Amino acid sequence: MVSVDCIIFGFDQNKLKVLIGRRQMDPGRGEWSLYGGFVGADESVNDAAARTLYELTGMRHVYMQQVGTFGDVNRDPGERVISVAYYALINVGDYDERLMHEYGAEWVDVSFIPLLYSDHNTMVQKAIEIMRQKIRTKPIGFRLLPPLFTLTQLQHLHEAVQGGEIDKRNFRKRIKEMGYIEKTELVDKTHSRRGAALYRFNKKAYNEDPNFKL
Amino acid sequence: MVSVDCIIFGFDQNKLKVLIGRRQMDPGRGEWSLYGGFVGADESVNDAAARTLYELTGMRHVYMQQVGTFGDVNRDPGERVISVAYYALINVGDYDERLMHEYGAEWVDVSFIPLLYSDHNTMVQKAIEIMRQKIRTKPIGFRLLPPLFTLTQLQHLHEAVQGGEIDKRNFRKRIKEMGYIEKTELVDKTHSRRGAALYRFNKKAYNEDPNFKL
DNA sequence: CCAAAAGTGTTCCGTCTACACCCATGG
DNA sequence: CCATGGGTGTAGACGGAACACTTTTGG
Repeated sequence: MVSVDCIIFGFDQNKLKVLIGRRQMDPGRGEWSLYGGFVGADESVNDAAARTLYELTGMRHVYMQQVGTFGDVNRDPGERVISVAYYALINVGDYDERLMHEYGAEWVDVSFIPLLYSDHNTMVQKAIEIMRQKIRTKPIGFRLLPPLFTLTQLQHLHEAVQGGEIDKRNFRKRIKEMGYIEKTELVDKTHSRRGAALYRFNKKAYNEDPNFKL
Repeated sequence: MVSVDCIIFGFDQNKLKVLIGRRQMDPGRGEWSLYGGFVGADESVNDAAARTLYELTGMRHVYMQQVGTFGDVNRDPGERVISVAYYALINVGDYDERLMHEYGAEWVDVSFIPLLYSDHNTMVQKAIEIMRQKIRTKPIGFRLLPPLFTLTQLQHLHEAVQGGEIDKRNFRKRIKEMGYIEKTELVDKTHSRRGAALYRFNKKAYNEDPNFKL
């Protein structure tokens, strides 16, 4: 038996969060748990992860990466299951609240993760580590933000992921060097009187000269 | 069905090499292939990888790390198999030549890897990438060398892994800053008339102050 | 007019890079 | 005595970190 488990990251209230829920089956019914599912006979493991995420969130074409495979004999209290963990990055704004309530899913701050079923805490820790490394050198953070975002939002995101404050001027200097983070004419006035310029990540431009460093 | 496949790295003739062999079963009999095996019902996936490596090389307690899980439905021409790839770092001097011949194993330069069975080329490429990243910041390179080694050997190892030359003086300067790479009184005279000091990696000292950067 | 967030450059320091010559020895 | 690989320091360039004030505008 092979399963997949999803560590779904979101960014909300300037905090990095993970989506967890109460386990709906025995053993471990009612415990906090990641969302997972079994790999079907006719789907790839990657597809199984994408499908599991889709069933929970209704979202497709989400950025997902393998975290690792967890294969201890007794990791699952029930039968023997080998599980492949994936992390996913989603924009919380795209996530249908209805579905969220239907499954009883909840966002929890990565700094305060409760005890989870089986070895799920290990999976989450490893996912955070891997994602934290990757976000420094690959433009994946944008997946956690709306298509248009302010530099302050982007900075808060990186602060939340890395833990620790970032100097605003140094941060913006680095952004400016990355031509594919494009300033738009639009202004966001929801967070300040003055308003902040909205930026956009230009994937095409990035691919022509893929350097990212924050 | 879950299997493991091993990307076994060795360092020989100043080249980074991988151990491959001719596949002994159908389908694909006779093709170049990584060494692998199935995961038993009563062993963890990690243990299965260690066992597979042991069966081939007779070596235990070898450094092994997961590379990733390969789960496409049709990746294996025979039945459906999900495979977890691991890389291993061994000192070629510890490897029993008899066993090597028994299995028909061969070391091939990572720059000239032939076409391998199934998706094994992908696995090897990914393993190289991951290992290359890791060796820059974690003291894993020593696993590819004898317990006592010269700085020239260590430098050639890093050159082989990273591809490209390294300045000798800068390299040695960095080594000096890492107190846990200890000079011994012993001298290796097999590679030069003058003789080169032999060094040793002190794991205990490293753990007390684990910084590594090359 | 003031609170609250947005926006903007320069200096300093530490790190990395480039670079060339003497040493010890066996044959 | 010479060929071969072992061993050593310095100066300049570059990149990262520290740091404070002005701008805009809704209420």
